[in-house]
Amino acid sequence: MVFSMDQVSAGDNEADRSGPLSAVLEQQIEHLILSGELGPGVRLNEIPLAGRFGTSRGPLREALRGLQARGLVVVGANRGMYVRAISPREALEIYDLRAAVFGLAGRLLTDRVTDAMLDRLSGFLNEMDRLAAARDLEGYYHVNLDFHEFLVTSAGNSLLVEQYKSLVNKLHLCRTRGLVQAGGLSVSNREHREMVDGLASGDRYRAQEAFFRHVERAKLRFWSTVEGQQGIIQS
Amino acid sequence: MVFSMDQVSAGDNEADRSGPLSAVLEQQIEHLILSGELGPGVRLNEIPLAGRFGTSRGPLREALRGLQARGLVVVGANRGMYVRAISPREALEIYDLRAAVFGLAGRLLTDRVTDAMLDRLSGFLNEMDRLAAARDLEGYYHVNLDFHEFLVTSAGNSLLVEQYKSLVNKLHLCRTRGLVQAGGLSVSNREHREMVDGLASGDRYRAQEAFFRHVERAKLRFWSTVEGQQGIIQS
DNA sequence: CCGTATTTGTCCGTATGTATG
DNA sequence: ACATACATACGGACAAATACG
Repeated sequence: MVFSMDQVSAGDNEADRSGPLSAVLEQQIEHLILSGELGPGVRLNEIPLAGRFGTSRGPLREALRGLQARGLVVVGANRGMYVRAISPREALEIYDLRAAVFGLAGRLLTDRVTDAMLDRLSGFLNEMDRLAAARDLEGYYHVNLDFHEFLVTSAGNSLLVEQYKSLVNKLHLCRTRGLVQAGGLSVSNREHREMVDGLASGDRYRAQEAFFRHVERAKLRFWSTVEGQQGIIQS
Repeated sequence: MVFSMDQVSAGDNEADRSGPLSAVLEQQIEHLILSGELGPGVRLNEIPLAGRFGTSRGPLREALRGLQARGLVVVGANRGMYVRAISPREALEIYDLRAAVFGLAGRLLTDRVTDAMLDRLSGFLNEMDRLAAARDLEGYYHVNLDFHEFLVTSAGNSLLVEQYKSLVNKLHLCRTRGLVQAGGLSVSNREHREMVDGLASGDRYRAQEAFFRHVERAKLRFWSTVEGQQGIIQS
């Protein structure tokens, strides 16, 4: 008997349908990590953590193993588990992977893009232009997220979506202060226009390259802020 | 308590006391899966499996959660865990991701390639030409693996290596018979030359595209064999 | 449709080794 | 070197869901 069971990805909130408790814990802890409530480097003590969720250590350990395999938690032999802390050097590697995956989204999207999608993308661009002019960092940030999410999910490759989100999540484990500055908004949106223009041109390579370079330039902006903060980076 | 020490079951129990037992189990089971000993779709019963390795269910479940997060095992709620079976459709998605990651390797490699590396790569090419002419499928297969591994590891991005291997592993979970045919060897090696030429040219985009298209063409070859085997593929 | 057996999911108690003070 | 704390792992137990007859 073949099976194509889809995952438990059902709602991620509350005391919902108790699927495997370990899966619920995994999502809860992931949320705690990504929300910053459990910052990078924080030690994850089993007993208090299990008590916090009202479970025993068994399911908790299973959940942490899952997070470990997904790169959000690291373990030291007999030394416990910690929220992964990503160095700026590792962040650069992640940016490169993200650029490649995002570039693939552009390449794939070129062959499936419709006029309706191009209209919607234009809407995103205009909205972001407006917010950038108004210096509304918060608003720009969210529309920017929606814009990227729309692009990635429209590429028609579910594995791509998964990998992209995983890379973005890992990037959040590198603590740097103030990644966005108002000056960068208009620059960023110009890159967005190049991406959409690439899609509209129907040239896969041009679209792929526009998508790739958008992330690559984000990497450079990230690196410049890191250089500004610390004089020397330890590998 | 009749059971004391009976098992050195039909397996390879190294006195490998390295690290958490769950990690050891994870690697062992991964090896069993990738070697085909546990084929796609096989059910993983906890009790017999734990007995096979002489451990309790705890560490075994942790190991399986890790494999689940890495995509080699799927779990149905209260229905047990199975070795993941990848459909041809999913395999296509994986090929696209692999192309993007491999293309990134080419792009990164262009800026770090040395004359010594180019010489070594030429050696690979000549060796594969020789084996292709001799119709030595087995030999070509292994040198081909070394060639790709050398390229990926030389790109200087450890995350890239990890992701690439993960994608290749997942591809092994799609059961198809006879992926390689003698006729494809010379074709494949012509693509390899284009890749190396791209690196030697110093043009990142050319190298990236050569790397990308090499995997893309492998995807097409894979798809044609799948089409040949089954008439129609259900979505 | 119902009863039973198997298996998963979970919890608890405990033993052992290792790291830390 | 000693003692404490903790991670790791074992074994047993039970509830709940599932599969099977």
